[in-house]
Amino acid sequence: MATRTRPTQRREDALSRERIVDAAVELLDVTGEDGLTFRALAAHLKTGPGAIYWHVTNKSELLLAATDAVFAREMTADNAKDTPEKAIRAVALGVFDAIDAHPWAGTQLGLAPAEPVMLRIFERLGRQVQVLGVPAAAQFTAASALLNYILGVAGQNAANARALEGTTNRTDFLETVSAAWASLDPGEYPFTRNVADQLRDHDDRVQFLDGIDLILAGISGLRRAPAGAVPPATRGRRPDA
Amino acid sequence: MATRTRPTQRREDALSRERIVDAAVELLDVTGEDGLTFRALAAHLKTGPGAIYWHVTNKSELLLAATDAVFAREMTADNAKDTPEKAIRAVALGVFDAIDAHPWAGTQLGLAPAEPVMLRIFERLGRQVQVLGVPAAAQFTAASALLNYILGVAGQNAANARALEGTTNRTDFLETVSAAWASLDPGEYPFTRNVADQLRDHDDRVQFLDGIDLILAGISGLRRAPAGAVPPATRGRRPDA
DNA sequence: ACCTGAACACCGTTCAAGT
DNA sequence: ACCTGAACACCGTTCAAGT
Repeated sequence: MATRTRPTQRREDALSRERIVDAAVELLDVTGEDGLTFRALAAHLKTGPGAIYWHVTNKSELLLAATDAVFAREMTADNAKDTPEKAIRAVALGVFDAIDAHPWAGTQLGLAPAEPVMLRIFERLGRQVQVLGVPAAAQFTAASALLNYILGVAGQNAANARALEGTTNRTDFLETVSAAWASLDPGEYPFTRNVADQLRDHDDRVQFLDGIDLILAGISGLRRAPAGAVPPATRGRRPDA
Repeated sequence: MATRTRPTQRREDALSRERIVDAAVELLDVTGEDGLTFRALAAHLKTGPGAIYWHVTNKSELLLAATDAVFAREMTADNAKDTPEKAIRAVALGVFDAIDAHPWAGTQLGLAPAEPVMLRIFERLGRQVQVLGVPAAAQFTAASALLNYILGVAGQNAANARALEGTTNRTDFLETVSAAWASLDPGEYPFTRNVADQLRDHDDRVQFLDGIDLILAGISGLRRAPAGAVPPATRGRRPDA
């Protein structure tokens, strides 16, 4: 990785990929996705826009690097000692909280193809799926299901955060949506109308974890029995000899 | 909705919101997300860019309308006669196929907050969840889990489609990613390395449905027994009197 | 090797002016 | 009421010129 000793003398204000990415994260956090501009970033770093291009290929690479930085920073929990279920919940919550703190990163995560960030999440999930005793052929499916669910929530939370953005507070927002749902056409939206009032005292984080648990319950159905145990299909069947 | 009789004489080339949205969908399909430009759209419609603003508020509204149009068109299946599981799979596949045909719509779907398109999908899923016998308090969670999973896959597929975009064909693409995964650091990515070769002959559509089934399996654990049936916990237990 | 900042080729959006 | 298209205020990106 990066060397620890830096032989060159570094002026404090010297540009570097690292400083650029850090400044980009800051700008994104403060001003939102539209606030990241090469001009604004250059001003922040006290240079011209062209200088940034020496260290970074283009804007989408910069966005990817910023997303990477945020998740690397936020997801350092070591859960080697947890049960696999707990570890999976911890990984999921790590992603959830990172997006809560940096909504723009949620948008990016949902859009990027198999980039390093996502691969890291996939790996952590997959390892625990393996520990859970899911047979090899089904591990990919199980890990993907968890990842895709997490990515879906990520995008949704990012979108909601953008919809909120300074205008109203969370409670008022939920209240508004709940009221809107309650006044939908009963013929076309019976179900949504029905659950409208559940929206009012609704905790995103709890609901997110409930979804994870639902998928975990499904995954446990794939589980092969630990060595020596009686497989469920033969349990209770009478031997006929 | 729209009236069928139009008293005003309509010249064939007259502008209208409908024609604009249709042209936008066409442009998006052909040139991708970056291809939708007010200038290009205006040229396509043989007007100036300003004319479009008379019928449409701004670009994001136009994108939303285009997304709406695509999903409304693609998701008209009536599955009232199916089992709830089948109906849920049909809804999910409808979304999947719509995104396959219009990747840009997948990106939009993942980003938009609770807009009409998503609400329609949520409603369809929720109604079937209800039929499945999930208790009222858990219906929201179950429907949300399904929706978020679908949205996650939507975003991912859209991202992949964008990554492909003309360059290579699907098989080569999967081959490349598979090779990349296989050469990852075994210390850091043991799981991902392990499943690398499963990627080679991997069917997105099948995997998508497998994920749906996984969540459905989890949901069936929430199910309250239909009236009159023996609850699973007591089945096979011997009465002790 | 690294930085500067003017310049290029675009955008979305507005608006006076037309019909 | 609807359309036109020039003009405004931005973008990302490039590149000759500097150190």
